[in-house]
Amino acid sequence: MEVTNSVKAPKGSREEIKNYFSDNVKTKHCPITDILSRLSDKWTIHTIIILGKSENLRFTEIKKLIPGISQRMLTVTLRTLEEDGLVTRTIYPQIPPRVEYELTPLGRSLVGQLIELSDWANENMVHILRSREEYILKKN
Amino acid sequence: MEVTNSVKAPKGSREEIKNYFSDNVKTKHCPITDILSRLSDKWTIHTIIILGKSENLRFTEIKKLIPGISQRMLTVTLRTLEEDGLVTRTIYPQIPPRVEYELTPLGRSLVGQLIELSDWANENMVHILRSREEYILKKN
DNA sequence: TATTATAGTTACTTTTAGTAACTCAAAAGT
DNA sequence: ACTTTTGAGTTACTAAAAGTAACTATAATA
Repeated sequence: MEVTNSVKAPKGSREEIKNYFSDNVKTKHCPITDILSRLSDKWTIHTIIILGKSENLRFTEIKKLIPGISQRMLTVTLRTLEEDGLVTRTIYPQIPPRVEYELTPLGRSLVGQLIELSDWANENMVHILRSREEYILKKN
Repeated sequence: MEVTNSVKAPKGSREEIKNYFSDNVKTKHCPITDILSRLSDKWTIHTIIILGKSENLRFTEIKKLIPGISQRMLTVTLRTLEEDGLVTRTIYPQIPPRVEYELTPLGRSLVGQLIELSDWANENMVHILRSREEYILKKN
């Protein structure tokens, strides 16, 4: 069995770049792509952040806090978060039903990352928006 | 003109959460959602990271370094990055054409964030994958 | 008996991502 | 002279994902 990946290669070398891709793309399990793709829809990050600001919230409370989200989209979002172990879902068997959502420790550890990225996004959004405008002008 | 957003509210209070959403969701310009949605397709992050590892690269060099990417997808990815001001595109008017891509300072400042998030993703992927398996079992 | 509340589903439409095959213009091979 | 190669794309299409609107269940309440 030949080991070719993750071998130390000179920094910035073509070999080092190739190793990155052997490790990430070719093995077909690139965690960052996987995770970012889960975070980057229209509602997931908002949901994590509001859950991060509270201990626990009920379905309808969350829904009221996210203007514009539909019931289906909130369900889908929360289920995906639960599936990934970022959120717990606790059902109290009452009628009308009562379901509480809460971030897991794993979920809470991600909130920090999201806030950092959020800061970067907020700081640089102006440049990005200006860049997009210039790009449109350049095309015409 | 009434100012209701970004006013200091007690930490963890419902009011604080509402402010977050007034500022981000309702104003219809949430930078983090915007930016993450640009990053989270199948190729963008990889492209940024390999550009981060080099000074500059030609179209075909990048293509060779990302196994499986099609020409169209690489074009789309690079154009979006250019549009957002994360990458510069320099055309040398020759035949056959020669086009070089390079991260801008803005792009380079993002690479750091991506590596941090990448670390988090790598560290926690195991838990997430296990969680997904458990979730499937729970459903059956 | 009709209405409200909570937490969803189901069936559908729109949008986005991705693929495969084609283009252009010059240079080099045969 | 004609065919092939090269680099950097387009075009036209298909598959997949995201999102919407309308419906459901069950008990309590008016």
